[in-house]
Amino acid sequence: MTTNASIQVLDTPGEKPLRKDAERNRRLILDAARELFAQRGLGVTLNDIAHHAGVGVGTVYRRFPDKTALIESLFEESFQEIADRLRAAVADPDPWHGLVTFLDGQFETQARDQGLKELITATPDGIARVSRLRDELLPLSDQLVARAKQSGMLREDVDPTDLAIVQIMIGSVLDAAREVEPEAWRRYLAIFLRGVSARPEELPPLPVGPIRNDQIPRVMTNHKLAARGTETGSTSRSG
Amino acid sequence: MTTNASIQVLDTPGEKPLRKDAERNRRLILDAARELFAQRGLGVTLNDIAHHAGVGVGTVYRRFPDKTALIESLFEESFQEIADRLRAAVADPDPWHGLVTFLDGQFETQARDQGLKELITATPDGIARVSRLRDELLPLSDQLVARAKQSGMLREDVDPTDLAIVQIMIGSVLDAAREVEPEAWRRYLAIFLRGVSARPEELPPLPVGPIRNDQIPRVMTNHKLAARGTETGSTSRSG
DNA sequence: TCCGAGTGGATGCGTCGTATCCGCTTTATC
DNA sequence: GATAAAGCGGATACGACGCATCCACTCGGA
Repeated sequence: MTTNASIQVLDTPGEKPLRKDAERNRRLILDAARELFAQRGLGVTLNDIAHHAGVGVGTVYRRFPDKTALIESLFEESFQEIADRLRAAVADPDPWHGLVTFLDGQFETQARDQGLKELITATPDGIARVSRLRDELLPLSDQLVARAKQSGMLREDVDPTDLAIVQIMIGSVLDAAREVEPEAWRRYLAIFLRGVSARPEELPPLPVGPIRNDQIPRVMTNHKLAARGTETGSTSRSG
Repeated sequence: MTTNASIQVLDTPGEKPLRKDAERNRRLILDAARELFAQRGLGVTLNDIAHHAGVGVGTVYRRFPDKTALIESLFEESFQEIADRLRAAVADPDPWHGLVTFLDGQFETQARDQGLKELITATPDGIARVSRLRDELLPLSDQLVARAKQSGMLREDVDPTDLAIVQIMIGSVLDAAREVEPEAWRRYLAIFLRGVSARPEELPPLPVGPIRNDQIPRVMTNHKLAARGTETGSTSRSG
């Protein structure tokens, strides 16, 4: 049967043959969304995305019922990457190295993709898939931690949930320092690793220097951007 | 010039004798504001505050030109506390103990007062006084760090700015875990301290256990609350 | 050529927070 | 107790912002 047989549209289960221009626009939208989510986080509006894709808002809504749908279809892949990275870490012959590599990769990804970072550390509203996946990964991180302890490099008092919390901690640094010193998170991850290592003296020196004194105000101000309801300003009425 | 030149602190203006009921209301507003800011952060609206104080919004605006003014007049005192705590830490005969005590007190305060936490870690818009005070404190934290290094308990690669960043990191944990495990921050502060200590083996064990596995989702969801623009939901129009 | 799938973006709707306005109440004073 | 001014309250305007729709149109494909 040589039916249409075209390459099935990425996500869609081969139901509807999309018109040529429609398919092209769908791609444009997906690309624009990926880029904007990565750059500015999940807060971007569908209007932003439409405009950036060079299409009208209506076109976006025609394809995706709402932002959630768009997000879900976009990040499926990214989550697979994370799962893969975690599996690789568990399989690493050197458990400590596996752990460190996992965290490193994790934050490199989060540094690159703001939207993904938000999905990982913030579990926006309804996105069920995210929490489901997290549940799926928990047993793996249990293993990762257990193996690292066994190797004697990780302290006994460390818990797998600490790996979740460290994502919040380092994630916040990442956000705050993003524009000033995008690599700063490495320093604080290293400090954390020292703090959980049973043999900190064997660890390499801190990979990056401290944030410069005069940049602290900017870091703090940027941090604000991630805080909600902190606005103190006025709306400036007429006149 | 020797014009009156009184102290002009917002709280005690030697200018206008406020009418009895007005003065009482001013107090009510200040009290309500203090409480709400502490509980829910700087995001509370002046309407909230007015209502909570049992007065009308108009009354609030009559006394305070805008939210910023209210905030500034409220937190003056809190900032003095912080400065005092830092000075005490620098004066501590045991520099490491001083450092630890300072951080501990710092986060205990932040745990208690959400609004203050936001002021410290987020520098909202215009509040000049905040950044001015931070500049004032920086030299002190330089000393704090220098002395701790000298004592041999703090690693040489630690920088005073790391004390600012740790506030962001621990602050984010504090926020995320506030409702689930309000003391969790102590654990992560302890890990951080191990990471910067030259003799981690001399430190006490982690003060609190890990966050329970099944609470992680809630922690993550709460963390969301502090994130801006993460909303994915709909506005649900008429049906 | 023709027609329906596809388009775009102006627009309606909802929400939220700030700040004002003005008829009414309370206080201070005589 | 009378009276003016200070003070009050809260409904409401105003602006912003984001979501989602609607509909006159364009364009792809048979």
